[in-house]
Amino acid sequence: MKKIETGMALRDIAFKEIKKSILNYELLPGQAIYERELSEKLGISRTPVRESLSLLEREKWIISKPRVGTFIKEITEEDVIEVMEIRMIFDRFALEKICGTITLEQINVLEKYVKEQENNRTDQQKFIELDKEFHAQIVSLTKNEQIEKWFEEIGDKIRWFGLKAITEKSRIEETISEHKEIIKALKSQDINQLLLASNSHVENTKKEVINQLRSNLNEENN
Amino acid sequence: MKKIETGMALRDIAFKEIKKSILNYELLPGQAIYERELSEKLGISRTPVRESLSLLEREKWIISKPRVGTFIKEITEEDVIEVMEIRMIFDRFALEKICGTITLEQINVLEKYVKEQENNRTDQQKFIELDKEFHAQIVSLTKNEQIEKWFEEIGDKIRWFGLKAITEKSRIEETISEHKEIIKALKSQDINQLLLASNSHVENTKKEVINQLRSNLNEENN
DNA sequence: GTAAAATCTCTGGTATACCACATACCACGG
DNA sequence: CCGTGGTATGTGGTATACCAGAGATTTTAC
Repeated sequence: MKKIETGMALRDIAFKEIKKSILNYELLPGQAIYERELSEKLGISRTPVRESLSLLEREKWIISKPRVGTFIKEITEEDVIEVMEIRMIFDRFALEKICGTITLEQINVLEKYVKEQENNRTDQQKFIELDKEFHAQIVSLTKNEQIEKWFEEIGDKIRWFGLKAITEKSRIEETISEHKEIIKALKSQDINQLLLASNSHVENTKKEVINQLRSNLNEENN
Repeated sequence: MKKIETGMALRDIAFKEIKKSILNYELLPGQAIYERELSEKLGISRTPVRESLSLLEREKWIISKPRVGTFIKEITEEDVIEVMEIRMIFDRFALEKICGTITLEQINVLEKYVKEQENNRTDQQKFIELDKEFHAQIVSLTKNEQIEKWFEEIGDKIRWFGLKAITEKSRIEETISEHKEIIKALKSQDINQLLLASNSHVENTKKEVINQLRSNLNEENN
């Protein structure tokens, strides 16, 4: 039995739940989902479920084929490249914007995230969550709500793409040290070093996710 | 009587129509809109209309207050600044990405847009449309569909914000010459000049829109 | 006369019944 | 045996009836 969040529209509950299922790979890429089934499972009628599906389709988590079915989006290499490109743009924008103005207090917050990551080297789920928050924190300093919102969308996508990519020991240590590089550059307000650090961080993540994606595809074909 | 586009879901028709009404200022910022009224006016039942409203709310064209009403979003200076900031990011990204690789043929397409603008100095609506397409064309060359999509969203917002800002003769001539600057820099593949041209173009547009917004606000208060 | 309380009316929120079409299957004819 | 067309079934698409809460209005108690 689940506590129903009061005051929250059923549409938004459905949205959250379905998205969570996708992120957790309870609903698998390519799988068909059916409105009636979802309604029943969630205990919500089709109307709000449909509304949530409209939104999920807009964010490209699912694809609807009229009168055939709705399908969880498949992850393609092109998607990963697109998303990583966007992430790089937003990261870079944020870092450039805050480089000269970030306060020590704000840097401390970032350091706290990295420390937490160091304490959660083995908890993959938690580690990725912290990674997302680290970058979200940086973006939030830009005070651009629209970008913050889009960045969160992107962040969830990356989490989705890369859930299994980060398991490898090496990538965990790399992530930590790359985050430290970014913090270091922020402290010294060295914009060039900052952009370099950010670039290689995203570039490395991208490579790892794509590698993971490819090996998954190979497994499927065997 | 209006021709119904066959094969298009009513949800999407409603979305398009309502958005158009907002963009045309048939529905005014701050105004309340009611689902039943919209349904009746569009000849569509509430269900697909509601679905379209979900999407419009996500794109921040409207704001829904549960059990009170739905309202056309008011335009604030913060919104304009945010949107212009995003536009600058995307523009810059696109120009950097294509600067070295753009073909003469692609540049010709851009020049065609500018020529058309010169021929439509007096048709404000058309002029703005061409402006949007000019920039959309540049962004489309990046082959990043997500950014293309978001850029279109942003483009509509700018059109909405600035519909009246561009009427002034000076801004029309400036826009044309700024576009020519961008083309010139693209031709010589001079990235620095390109970014300068892009920056000042967006910066100038922003100033004009904000000025217009302020004078509108003043009018309302009188 | 005033303030509090009941109610009335409008809204968006939700559930449900029905519709049109895409698809798969099966019967029938060649 | 194969192909073709009808038909059954299940999907998303749509319309509609009902619900609950917010806010204005009226009533009522003092």
